Amino acid sequence: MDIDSSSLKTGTGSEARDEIVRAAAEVFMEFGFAATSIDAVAERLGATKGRIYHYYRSKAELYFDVQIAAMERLLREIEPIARGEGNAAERLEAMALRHTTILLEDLPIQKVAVRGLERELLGAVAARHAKTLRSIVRMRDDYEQIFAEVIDDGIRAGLFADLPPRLATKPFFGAMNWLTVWYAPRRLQKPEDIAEIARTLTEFAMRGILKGAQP
Amino acid sequence: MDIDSSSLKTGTGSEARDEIVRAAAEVFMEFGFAATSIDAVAERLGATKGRIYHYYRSKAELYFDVQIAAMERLLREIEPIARGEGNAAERLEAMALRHTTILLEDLPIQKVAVRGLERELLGAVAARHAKTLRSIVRMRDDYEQIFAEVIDDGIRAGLFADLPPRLATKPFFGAMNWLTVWYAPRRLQKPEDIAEIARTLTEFAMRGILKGAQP
DNA sequence: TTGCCGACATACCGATGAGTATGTAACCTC
DNA sequence: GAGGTTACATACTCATCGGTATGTCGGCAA
Repeated sequence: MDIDSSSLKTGTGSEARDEIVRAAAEVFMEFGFAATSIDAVAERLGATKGRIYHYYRSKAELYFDVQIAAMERLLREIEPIARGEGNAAERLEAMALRHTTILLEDLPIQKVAVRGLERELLGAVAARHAKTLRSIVRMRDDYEQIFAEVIDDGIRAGLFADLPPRLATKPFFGAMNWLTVWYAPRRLQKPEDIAEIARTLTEFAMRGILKGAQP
Repeated sequence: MDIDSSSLKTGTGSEARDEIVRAAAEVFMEFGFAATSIDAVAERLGATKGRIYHYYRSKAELYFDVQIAAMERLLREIEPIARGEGNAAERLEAMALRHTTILLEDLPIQKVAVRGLERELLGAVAARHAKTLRSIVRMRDDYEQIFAEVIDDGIRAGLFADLPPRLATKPFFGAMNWLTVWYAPRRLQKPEDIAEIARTLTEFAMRGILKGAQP
């Protein structure tokens, strides 16, 4: 009867759903979940509600799909680096650089994901979407865990400042993810500008966690 | 006829307004501006809409008052430190420690302020509240400027890593302000826990900006 | 004591927007 | 080429919520 009861992009309408997700991400990024109307998303698509509700059963489901798309990309790109070669500091730096670059490149989707599951959702529609919700929270936890493990490696190797790994992860992400708050892409953004921002944030985060050389 | 056309807490009803602001901050923190209903704020107060609309003319005005309360406290406490004694590194560290501590102590109000003027507002009610809006943006800029100047001092004194000051400010705030995303106060939160978090974040941010000793 | 006013509560209105029901044109299949 | 299905658009319903209009009650001044 319908496309797919889950939010997975299986088969039918996969590219149509992708286009909807991208448009939705732009509007969600701009106004947040609550203040975004489905009509507004449809207008950005040059279409009407009908198109969206043909592929998604609710606004929440669409929102979840944005989050999933974001987390899938991050996990897919960062995990191999974490499991790759190099010592903890080298791997962590490569992960951070890739992470910030993805945020900057894929801003709408990533910004929505970084903002996170706004509390309004957890309380409101938690029951109906409990399974999807858990899987998203799971992905976020997994992602943080990847960083936490590398950081833990580095601490035990004596490379990083001696902090509780879980707590050290927070400002590390903070230094990077904060860009979703202050960064506004300019028309004619040059790729090297993005690269410079990514490099600066990565260096800051790495200095924050590396063991100081002053004895 | 009415209390005060501006959002200033002048004279009449000052403490009543304060109580409303605190309750509003809690609900805004939880649900964001758009998803927060005035009825919900009233319920948290154990009152009805009537009480709120007696002191505030709109939901936006109430929201602005939360932001103003937050920025006033930050400016009031941090500026003296910036203008105090000590070299740039010492002053910046004291500022950061105070900043994070205030965020943790005053979480609801500060979290709303850190989240910032959500874009939905700027577009929607910008015209009616243009003056208030400008003054809030002004306070935020001033606050960031205080940090930027100390950071600039430190860079020129050769204490800090050689970065564009405006760009260096971003991850510095990021490492600290990110706590508003991940930190959830626990029942029976001990003051020393707050102090440890504040110290850890401050140390991270300072290491991030201090010139590395490795030649 | 009377009359006014501040401090709310209650009752109501109108707009917005999520979700649904229904139409409909193209396309695919046999 | 008839019947079904996909991919939408259109039209409508209904609940929520911001804001307002009005009522009420206690205190305070004359």
